[in-house]
Amino acid sequence: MTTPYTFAHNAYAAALHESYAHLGDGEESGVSVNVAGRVMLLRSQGKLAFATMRDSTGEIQLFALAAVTKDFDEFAKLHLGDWVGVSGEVVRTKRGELSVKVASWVRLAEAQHNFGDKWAGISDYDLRYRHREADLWANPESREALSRRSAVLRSVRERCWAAGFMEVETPILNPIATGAAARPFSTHHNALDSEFFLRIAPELWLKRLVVGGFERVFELGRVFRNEGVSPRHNPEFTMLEIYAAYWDVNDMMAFTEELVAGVARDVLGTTETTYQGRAISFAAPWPRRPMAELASEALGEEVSVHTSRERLATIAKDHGVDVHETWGPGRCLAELFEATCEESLWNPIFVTDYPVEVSPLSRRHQSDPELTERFESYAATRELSNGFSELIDPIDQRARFEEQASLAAAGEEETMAIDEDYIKALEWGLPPTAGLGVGMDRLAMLIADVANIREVIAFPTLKPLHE
RNA sequence: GGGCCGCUAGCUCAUCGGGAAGAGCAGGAGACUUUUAAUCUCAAGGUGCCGGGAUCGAGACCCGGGCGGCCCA
Repeated sequence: MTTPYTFAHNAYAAALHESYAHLGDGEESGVSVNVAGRVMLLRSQGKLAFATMRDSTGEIQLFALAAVTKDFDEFAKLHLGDWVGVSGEVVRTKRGELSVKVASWVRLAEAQHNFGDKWAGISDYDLRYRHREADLWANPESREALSRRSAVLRSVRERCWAAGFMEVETPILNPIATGAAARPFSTHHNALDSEFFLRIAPELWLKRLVVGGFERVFELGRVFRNEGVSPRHNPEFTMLEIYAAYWDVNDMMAFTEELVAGVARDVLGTTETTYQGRAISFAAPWPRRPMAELASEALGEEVSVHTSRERLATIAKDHGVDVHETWGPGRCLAELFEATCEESLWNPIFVTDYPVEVSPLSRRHQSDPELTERFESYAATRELSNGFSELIDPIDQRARFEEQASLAAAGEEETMAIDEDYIKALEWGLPPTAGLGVGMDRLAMLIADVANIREVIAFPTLKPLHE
């Protein structure tokens, strides 16, 4: 069966409901429209047939009559899921349902598979994620989650642009994977006969652009980490990174809280919402608390990066942390913080003053060289963003990379690889700069109120099925 | 990677102390001039995820594998 190549579509469901709200029961508008969409429900009743059609904006009823509708018998035999284009008058039925009274219609595409149970939809996770196209038609919540993700990305872009940041793109294929401590994916370039790694972070490239004179840049793009899959981790995910010359960590915290609160306002219309049934407020300002202070409170014992490594390791072990030999006091403190505090961080908060040991790209704290001017923000018990005053000293940067290299040599799995080109870039001079990274999937989860990262990813990574 | 749970018709789910599987919806045929998950009648629909094993007999029990969910690392 041949189907049309185009359809002269001129009306949408949602707009019709709005424009014809005044139409009384049984009243006819005298206006003919062309609508198109998918048949979701069909109630055929002898010489009458009612279909519920859905387009990208909503649903509208199609009202067909044997006496009026061309090819009525065929219309009554449409399958659920078929795409149709319909011309007809806008009317409201006696029972009060706004409808398009079908004068003529065409089937634009046939659905050869069904879209799940018409009441229960599709609930099998495997089927939902492997055939998201069916899931999106069957389950309104799935559409809503992806729509909100899109709205979040739009809001973030607009807010970055409005603040004077330029959107840039940096390489995904890299000879070394650095800028974060994570295992990369590797691939091979045939013509260059070289191994490449998919980026784990765009960070170092972006700072090189600042060295090059672009004072405010951001990138919103995919990064790849070759790690486990969980309700909060997808191997590829979307990260916002932004860099601002002349800013420090405090400026960046102010920007971060306003960005996230602004996204909530743009997408939800409010900063006061709920996540998984519990109230959460994104309103700025967010509290700013040094990591050591939070850990001390949780422990009921004063700890800091200056507490002896032995003491910190002992307490960490008491809290179930698998302490490695290679860890110094900074790493022990950070792990201890995660083990004891994370779970209680519900409303957004900035955790500040991270140890140098766990922050190889951050500038040292002006009041304590063992700490850095770095923060991570937490919301709903999870890390949401990471930012700091950038380390601009090439000599210190080299020493930090070398520290990482020696950890790697000692068997530590997740360390940051040295990047000579980046050090050279710093030698050309990076002005005082602050940077920020925000996991967009995590932010989308909060805004869409979903518990699984896959709900905000159109096509999440799945294990291929083998025959 | 470890633990627990799930996998039965196209979809959503039942069934049982081991005795060769059942409903609703979808799909097929028919009835019906205002339906709203329309309703009614009829017929059809299954490698019970895959592979082994114990048993006279397994979708149910045991072992291995696959995919997924949740928790942990």
